[in-house]
Amino acid sequence: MYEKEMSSPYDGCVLYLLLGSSSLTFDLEKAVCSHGFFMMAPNHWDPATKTLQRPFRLFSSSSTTTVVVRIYQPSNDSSNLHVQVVGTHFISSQDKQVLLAQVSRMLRVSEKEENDISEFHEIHPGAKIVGFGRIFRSPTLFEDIVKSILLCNCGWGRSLDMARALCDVQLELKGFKQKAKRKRGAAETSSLGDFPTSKELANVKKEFLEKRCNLGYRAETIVRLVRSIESGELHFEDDQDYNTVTIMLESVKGIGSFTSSYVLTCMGFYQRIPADTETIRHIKQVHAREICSAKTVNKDANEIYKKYAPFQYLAYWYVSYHLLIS
DNA sequence: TATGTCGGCCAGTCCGACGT
DNA sequence: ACGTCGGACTGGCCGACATA
Repeated sequence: MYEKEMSSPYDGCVLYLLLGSSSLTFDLEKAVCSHGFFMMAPNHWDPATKTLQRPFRLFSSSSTTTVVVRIYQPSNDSSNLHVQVVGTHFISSQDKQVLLAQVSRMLRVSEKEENDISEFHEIHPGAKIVGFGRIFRSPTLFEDIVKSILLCNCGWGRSLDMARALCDVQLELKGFKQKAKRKRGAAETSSLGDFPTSKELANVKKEFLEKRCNLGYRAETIVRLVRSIESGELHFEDDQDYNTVTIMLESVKGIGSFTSSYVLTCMGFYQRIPADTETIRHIKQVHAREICSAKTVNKDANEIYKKYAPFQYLAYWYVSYHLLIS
């Protein structure tokens, strides 16, 4: 990864994320608006300026600092994504790396992702034509896991509310911290908190999350997950293998096959389609399998999309997503 | 406010394959 | 024949939402 810094007198420094081999195909709007997670707090997409804004963490200092970042793709620079750190004029090289790594993760800018997309496009020419294949995700795997839990047993609107409430809680928790010890040169805080880390949630009680964030039974699942991570019992990394992650996720009570499949797609393992009632509708309508039910949905989805292996979910989501936005 | 419905998780049960 | 294992199935649970 390569980045350089340029001072901008009013808006803070601008970092450049070199797109490299992705520059031919990368389209920020498509990369962001490819998955509902882009609507979830603390993400904010401005369709008028085609800019993604959200808080990011800089982990290099002893206590984490949050900065607000605007990501855009100027038409006169196809080689770089512009990453503007609002209100901050100096960022250490270590923090730059941390920040750009998170942006790369969200937008799937990496050699590995690029290779996967090319491979998928070879077996799915339709996706290649419309530039589909880069599925938006979070800056951290933990955020993806928690957001996947928030998708269960409720409508989309409620999932959005719960994510926003968690960000509000993060701001409250951070507020207490900053009153106690304010670091010199700390970046401006945003009015919206960042998505909480497992460390920040470590001492939060289930009852508090339940009531404050209206998480319902999901509060207990998230607390269990956080405790397991913070005690060192579970450890999640992007470079872990499929089986290890599946076993760890499903060992957490409250996380079943749907949620674990969802997390795995975030990690880039697309072979297992997270099957819910929407998938049943999809298979009935699109593939005219009227007998599809909760019992058969996994088998049906596997049969229909196995020709796209190991990118079954991408092929499935290509159809679902285009139905959704049409 | 009461009731019905929805949707994913979970624990118990069933059943077939396999080994002894 | 019997015990074990694992996958499939089932009913209940939880919590929210829509409707009367």
